[in-house]
Amino acid sequence: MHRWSGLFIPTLREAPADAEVASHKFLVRAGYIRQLAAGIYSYLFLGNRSFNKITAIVREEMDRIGQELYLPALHPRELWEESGRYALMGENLFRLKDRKGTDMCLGMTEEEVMTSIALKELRSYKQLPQIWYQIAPKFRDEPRPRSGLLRVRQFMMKDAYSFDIDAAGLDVSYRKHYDAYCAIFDRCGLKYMVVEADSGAMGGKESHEFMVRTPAGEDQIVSCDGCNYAANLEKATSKLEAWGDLAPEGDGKPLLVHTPGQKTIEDVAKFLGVSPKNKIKTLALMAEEKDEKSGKMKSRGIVVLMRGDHQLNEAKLNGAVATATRPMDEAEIKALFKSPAGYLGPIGIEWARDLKKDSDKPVLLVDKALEGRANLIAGANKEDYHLKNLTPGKDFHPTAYADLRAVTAGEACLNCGKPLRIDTAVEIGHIFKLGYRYSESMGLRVLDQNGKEVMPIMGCYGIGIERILTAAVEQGNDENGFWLPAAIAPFEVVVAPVNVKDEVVKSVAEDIAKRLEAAGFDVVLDDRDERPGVKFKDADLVGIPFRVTVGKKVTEGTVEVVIRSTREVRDVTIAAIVEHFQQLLGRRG
RNA sequence: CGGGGAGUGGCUCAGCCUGGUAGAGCACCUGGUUCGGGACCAGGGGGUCGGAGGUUCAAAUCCUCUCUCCCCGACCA
Repeated sequence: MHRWSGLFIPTLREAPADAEVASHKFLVRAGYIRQLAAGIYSYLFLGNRSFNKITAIVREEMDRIGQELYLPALHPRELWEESGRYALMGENLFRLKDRKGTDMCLGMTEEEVMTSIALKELRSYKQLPQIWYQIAPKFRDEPRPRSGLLRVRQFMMKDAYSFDIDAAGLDVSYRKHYDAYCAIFDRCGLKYMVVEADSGAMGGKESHEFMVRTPAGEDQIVSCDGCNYAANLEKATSKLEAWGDLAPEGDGKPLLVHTPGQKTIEDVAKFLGVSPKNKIKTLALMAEEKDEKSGKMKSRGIVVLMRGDHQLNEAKLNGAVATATRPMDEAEIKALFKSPAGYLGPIGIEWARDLKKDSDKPVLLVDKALEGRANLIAGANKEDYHLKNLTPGKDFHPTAYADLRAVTAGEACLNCGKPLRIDTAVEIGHIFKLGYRYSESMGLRVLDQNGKEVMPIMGCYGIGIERILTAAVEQGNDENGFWLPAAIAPFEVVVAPVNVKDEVVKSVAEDIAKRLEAAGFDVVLDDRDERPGVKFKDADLVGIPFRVTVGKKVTEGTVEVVIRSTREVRDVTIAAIVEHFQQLLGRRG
């Protein structure tokens, strides 16, 4: 039996000064974790115990659909060169040299290793499908680790990879993971939601994220209370309300208007007596991209037009141009537009006709909300002047139209028209149809029924183990501490004798703890010679969902059972304590 | 990488501006009194003040450099 007096549970009265979010404060105070360096944490007794319960659940559910492997974290550089990611990953990849000077790195994900095994071993369609997973540490040199366990540089991940003969097979593997993840998070007692996720630059591939709503999260999710629509903000769309175009003025050709000192959208709209919805917002950006032929880095202007009241969604933009962008500096703006910021517009510049072709010319991306609009107002590329009567496609020719608009809360759902909400959330799992990316780059092939070489299609699937714990703490805490769902708590029940010097109290507590343990409950007996207040405070702090208080009422044959989450207290007879918990936890001994 | 903040016993912090050789609360150890929501009394242990260099008779305090950590941003399979 676990006796608190002999355990290492270093609880703190005060949270460390550098902790901001609830889960960070409480996990440190409760003695679950200690920090070693930025984004690197040690798990102490309680933390590890909870951790083990989570991994056991993950393992059990994953074993239903796949096979567990264990792969090295230390990788040779060559492996990552093969997939092309050694350069791509940049500084997020931990790099080191061995004693011979050979370049190595620490795995931040294991597509390469898994694929290398597959390509060496898989020969025939008869060996497919395969689902391989592991629960193993991952290393990422994050630019900014933060929020305790929420974003760290070393963490435990359940990562799984599927190999199928065709897209229909991948659909099945994907679905299996979707269902397994739901089972895992259900069992962990999390209130989560599944959202459509950004499928990245390639597009067309399915991806879902499993999210837990919490203000501590780093992701924004858009969801609809009216239907089941839910998506990451990076991916979300909404229905636009119709907005009337202005009537053409004069002969309908672009018309120069004097707008002295009017630089912002709001100022110009007010000055001209129109709505920002009839205005074009011009965003000047630069993309640093690699020239296909010379291999040198070169920058290219990316100009984005949005409706005046809309905001750019950077993830969508990055997807559209398949590269990262940054705002143009003053000199770059001057060079392209020949005008100071505040009066920028699309007229008078030769735009690339195609994203791939004309790579020497700047790109003009126009948000879909402007497609089909007419007689808009934009900057004239001349200080103190704007242009009226601008119609996309007629007065200027976009390189491409794209959905670039950030959804804002309250906009109508595309499916059902009800207003959308936006919440912050933490991502606890992500499933992704990889397609042929690694099969292709690393040369994975098997023979099909006709003896012909085909590329297997892959999927990858990840769960952040510590994020399950973090999300659970964020989901259930108050000023005194937190409570975990019984399935992932370090102990299910703490038995707290109010005074261990009272022999009757002490022996009843011992007896109850023993009987609960014998019935299969995970119990810790707080046998410390401490005042009751200390024991109650600690019990409330450390995440154990149930407490049995053994005190004065033993003389009447009862003890108290306290439910941490609701603070509900109930007198239970000593004799019936095991049955009581069997009912509470829905379990038969 | 840009901006901001912080490093002083295990934890939370004061002292720094105005240099004079380190303090409080909690935690810990011993003894006693207590015992249903972080007790009280008495005694005690523990700190090269993140590091290096400089100024000075004298540096936690002033100056320079550096390391680390936190927050915002950029970034983020």
